[in-house]
Amino acid sequence: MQEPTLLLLTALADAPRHGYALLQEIEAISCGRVRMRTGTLYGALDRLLGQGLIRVASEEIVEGRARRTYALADPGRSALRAETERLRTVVAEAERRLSIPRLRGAFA
Amino acid sequence: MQEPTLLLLTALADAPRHGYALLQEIEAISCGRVRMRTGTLYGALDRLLGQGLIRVASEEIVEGRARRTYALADPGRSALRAETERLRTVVAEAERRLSIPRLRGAFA
DNA sequence: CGACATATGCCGGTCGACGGTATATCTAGG
DNA sequence: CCTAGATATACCGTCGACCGGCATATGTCG
Repeated sequence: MQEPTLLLLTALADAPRHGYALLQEIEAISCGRVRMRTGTLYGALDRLLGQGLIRVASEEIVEGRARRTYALADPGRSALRAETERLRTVVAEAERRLSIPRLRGAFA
Repeated sequence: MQEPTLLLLTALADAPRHGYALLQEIEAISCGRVRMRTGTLYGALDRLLGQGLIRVASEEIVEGRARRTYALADPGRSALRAETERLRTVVAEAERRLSIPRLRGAFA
């Protein structure tokens, strides 16, 4: 799973949201660092729907515009949980190694 | 940065290693879950060399075989530090949201 | 002698992300 | 009235990273 996907699932973890709201939510989660393009967003949304990780929560017409709201499906919730656990392990290991004074001399 | 790259930089964070040793180290870091293919490894190694994130620490002939040892370069160390920090933030946010009882009724 | 571990490296395919673009409505400003 | 900007959805071509498979070479163990 890549970061845009991780960010998307995270943005849906507490409440269902529609496309445009997801773009803003992701910008907030990443502290303004990630501005996802609509191409990335709707492509990922289609893919995640196909994989069953998310589902369409509602489709309404708001002020003449279609608004589709997406929600995290149970498999998506499990996938997000598994992914965060895996990442936490790797991140902890990386930080542990970064804090160790690296070997010198014979090698480097 | 994708996971194979993250794993590679992590595997080089405490000591320089050669290609085959990296495959084993990555398997260890991921608790046996990730068995990186040599195609992924050497492709990534070339790319990371080109990006200056790693460097060749030594090139020797060991028992008739060439053995190239790679080390984490300073930009790679910074990149790894930045990446782990970013990931830690996102993971924390994802876990926080996963622990919140999600909204129901009006939305879902 | 054959199988296996060690060890490096190339190549083609695939998949996800990216940037750009098109479309449509509502609101605010000039 | 017209334009600019925010809201909102969607397609498309490209590109880069990863993947599986393959080739190569040597030392060791049975």
